[in-house]
Amino acid sequence: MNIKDVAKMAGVSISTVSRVINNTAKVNEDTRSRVEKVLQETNYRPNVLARELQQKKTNTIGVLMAAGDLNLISISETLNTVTDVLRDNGYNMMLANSRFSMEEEIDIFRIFQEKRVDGVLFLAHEFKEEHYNILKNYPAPIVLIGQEYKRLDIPAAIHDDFHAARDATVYLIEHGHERIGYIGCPSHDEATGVKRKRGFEFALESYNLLPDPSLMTLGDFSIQSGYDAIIEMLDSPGGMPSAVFATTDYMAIGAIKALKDKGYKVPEDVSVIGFDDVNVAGFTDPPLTTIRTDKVAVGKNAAHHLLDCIQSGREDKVIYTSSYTLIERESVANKKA
Amino acid sequence: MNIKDVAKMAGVSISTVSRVINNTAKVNEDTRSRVEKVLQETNYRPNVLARELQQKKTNTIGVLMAAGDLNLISISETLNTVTDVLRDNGYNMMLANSRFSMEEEIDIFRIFQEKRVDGVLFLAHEFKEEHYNILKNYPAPIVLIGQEYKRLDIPAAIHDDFHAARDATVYLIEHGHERIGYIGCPSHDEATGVKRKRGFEFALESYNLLPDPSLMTLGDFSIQSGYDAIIEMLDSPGGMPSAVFATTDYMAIGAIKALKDKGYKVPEDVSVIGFDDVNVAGFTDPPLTTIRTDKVAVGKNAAHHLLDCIQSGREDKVIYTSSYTLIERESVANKKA
DNA sequence: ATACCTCCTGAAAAGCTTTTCAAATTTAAT
DNA sequence: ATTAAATTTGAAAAGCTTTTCAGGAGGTAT
Repeated sequence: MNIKDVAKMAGVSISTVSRVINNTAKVNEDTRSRVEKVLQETNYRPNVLARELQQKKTNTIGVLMAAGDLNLISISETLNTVTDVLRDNGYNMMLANSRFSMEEEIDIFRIFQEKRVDGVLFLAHEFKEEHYNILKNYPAPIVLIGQEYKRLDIPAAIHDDFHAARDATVYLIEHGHERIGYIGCPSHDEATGVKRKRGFEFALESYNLLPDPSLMTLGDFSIQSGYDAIIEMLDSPGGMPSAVFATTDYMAIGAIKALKDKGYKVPEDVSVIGFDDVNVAGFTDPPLTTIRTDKVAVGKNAAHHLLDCIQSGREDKVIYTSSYTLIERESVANKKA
Repeated sequence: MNIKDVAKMAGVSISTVSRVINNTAKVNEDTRSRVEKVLQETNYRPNVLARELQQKKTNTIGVLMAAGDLNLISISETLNTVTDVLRDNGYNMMLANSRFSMEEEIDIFRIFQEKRVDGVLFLAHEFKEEHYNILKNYPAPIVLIGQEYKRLDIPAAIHDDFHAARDATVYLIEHGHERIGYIGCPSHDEATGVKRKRGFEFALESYNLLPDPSLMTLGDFSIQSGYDAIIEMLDSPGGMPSAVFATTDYMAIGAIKALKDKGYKVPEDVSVIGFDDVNVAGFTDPPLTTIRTDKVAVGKNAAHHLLDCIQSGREDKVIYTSSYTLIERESVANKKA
């Protein structure tokens, strides 16, 4: 069943059928209703492939995530928002996950291009040389989520990692903590990981404090890595810190478990602050003090900007930075009181 | 840049170019290398839309989730597995989330059909009359994930909800618990929710125990709803239960928090068992005893079966039921000891 | 020398739309 | 009644592939 069949059944030309389907030009009320009747009866669905081929537009956005466990990077909210914005504007979403594999990533970009996706949303993990070439030459607009890529000035919607990390650290310092442990997350180039670290260090410097290298650990987003980080700190020559900044809530949860296992009370002995405000953060024991990032805003900014680029034909190199809030719960003790 | 341009540049016909691109017939070594050179130089990418239009095959699978917060239903692992299987077999994935809206769902099925998706993976929440019509007439194979739909005998990959719930309950009973609270999840038709409930009730009956209606609560997957369920049980005329079966780990986490807030020790005063084995389950306080479901198996079964249906042209009505394991941690006390 | 094969290549059709352009018809205006 | 304008419709092109079919070139066997 194609448009030709419908045309024949309605006794009109295919142009006319096309016109009533897409409401793209005036057609006589009589013929219109006749065509619509056939449309109904046959339950005809236009072949979108042919349309897209003709119009050189697919109304599809490719979303490429470089992520492992989707739960751990708390991307769900952003992704949901993106889906909503796209759908509200008549766009579909083609989702792919590279699982950190460079070959996969190249392949996915190739497929997006072959499928003639109208634009790409890219949740990058790390930028390598191959990315430079791909992104530079990609024939459709791209918007980054969560990371920026200064080398190519690609538009992005990101969190204010530097200031958020700084504020989290200042919060600890203002609560009387001076010896502070750090659990970092993977960092490359100008990635979130290094921004958070700089924010942490900046805060320390502002208060004339020196980071203890034996307290600077690195996690991989997993809960276990937060646990392991604490175990590592156990060996610090200066002893355990009085507070720990985990750059991810899940790592904070791992850290809290490790602290308890090793006989430390949280927050009495060691305070912990997280980052993200995942949905369990309010239900841990103790409830986790953390930075709440505005994941909805990031999703909205990214999706809207991409659609703008597509519709306007211009590619404005904008970086949208979303706000954050420090959520005070009970995992940080006030040593000044 | 299209195949015609490449043909002109290489001094051959488009048929020949097509042949070297797809390696679909013998072509002289000389001409082949000549074409390949042009292919390289121009970085030509075939327009897949045209190909798909021609071949009546899109190599794309539509994945429709009826879900709210993706984190809460712990679908990430299954989704990742599905992605992998599809990619390994040369298929792409078009993802959509209906957010429980019936209109959205109808719309998404329409779009999948218009986009000529080769098959559909459907993570349904609830089946309504509209589903019956859509699913009955859908022109491509569909495989359900997580739910079965007996009315139409659609193939599905599911968890063994009944037996898992029964075993969880038996575990509690065997540990000396007789007064057991239940935190259910939304249930319709033959949904997971009712299966788990039946498993729970079946176990009770087997031991000649009667479920206390004032201890049968209903959650909505959210952590808070697990919390609220415990608050509800506080009013039970028979007093608090000695154990609670939460049909979702996240609800279990909410329940544990509520119990602690109300002064109950877990597991000394009240034991809690969960369902899912989410990634924080091993890091809660106390670590959560729960049912680990095989999410990878479900993803694999569903994806493989769908591809089988597509490739064979047959639509076998198979129900794949995946295994589960009871993970013993520390949230259940043994009252018999 | 003829017939027959194999190998390789190109022309053209098919897949299904949308859109442009021109023609036909109707309506309005003078 | 005639011309101009507006309305409605259809034919055909364009969008880009893949695939079928047929033909030409070269080789081999009889």
